[in-house]
Amino acid sequence: MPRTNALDVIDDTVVACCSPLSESTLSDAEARDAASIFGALADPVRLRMLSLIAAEPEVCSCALEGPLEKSQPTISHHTRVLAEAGLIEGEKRGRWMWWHVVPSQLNQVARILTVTSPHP
Amino acid sequence: MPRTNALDVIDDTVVACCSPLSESTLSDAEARDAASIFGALADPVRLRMLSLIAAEPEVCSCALEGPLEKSQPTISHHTRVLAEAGLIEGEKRGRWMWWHVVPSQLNQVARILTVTSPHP
DNA sequence: CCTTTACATTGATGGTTGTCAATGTACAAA
DNA sequence: TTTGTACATTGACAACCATCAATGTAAAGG
Repeated sequence: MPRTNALDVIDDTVVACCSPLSESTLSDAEARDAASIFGALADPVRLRMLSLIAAEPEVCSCALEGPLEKSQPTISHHTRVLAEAGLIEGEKRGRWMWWHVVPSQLNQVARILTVTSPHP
Repeated sequence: MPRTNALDVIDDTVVACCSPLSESTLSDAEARDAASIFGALADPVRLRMLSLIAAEPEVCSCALEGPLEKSQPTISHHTRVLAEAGLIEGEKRGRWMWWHVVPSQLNQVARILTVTSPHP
């Protein structure tokens, strides 16, 4: 049975899954996948966007332009990056796109940063 | 008494400190500081480097060039980025630079990703 | 002193990314 | 069908970043 480690790719979506940083050395592929998720988090506009979405059950794209003070194409770009990282999911209802966070993905990403055994 | 939120800057070092994403909307400054830390994590070489350092009590810079297959200036660049993000700390002893992870910082960064109340 | 070793810094280069104007698409109301 | 709205896509530009060769610095051994 193959070891599953740090990150898997399921259905074309990158999904963080397992081992903390210190548990075993990250492979090239694992590191690339994890880095792309952290890359999605490495932008102030996307962090505030994620914060806005996490504060409600669902948020419409149209409700993000105002607080974030960015153009509509820029908002669309950032929601796409967060969604491709598996951090949010969206559903189109009528003319509106409704976004919600994916808590399991956030928790799994957080888990990567866990340091199991503090060294003396 | 000033609210302390998500991130503080202490002694010229950015230090994540408090509130999870969904607790309150991130300010511009908080988002910028947090994004810079995630930026340090958004590189596969740095993630593998962090993983190597976290696996031991201390690791010499000279022990990183081999596994990471990068030039010495590149290794030096990446250790600097991780250190400026507060994720590792270094000490020079003799000719060698010894690095160790900062578990508290890793945990605080992980805490930012925490989603407190899962929405229905 | 001189040489060697471990690491930092500089400068240059190619690749990536955030931003927005312009345009395209899909849906709903009139 | 025509108009308006919400969002996606494209294309272009500027800013940023990873990488390494060359060079600098500092410490240890001779």
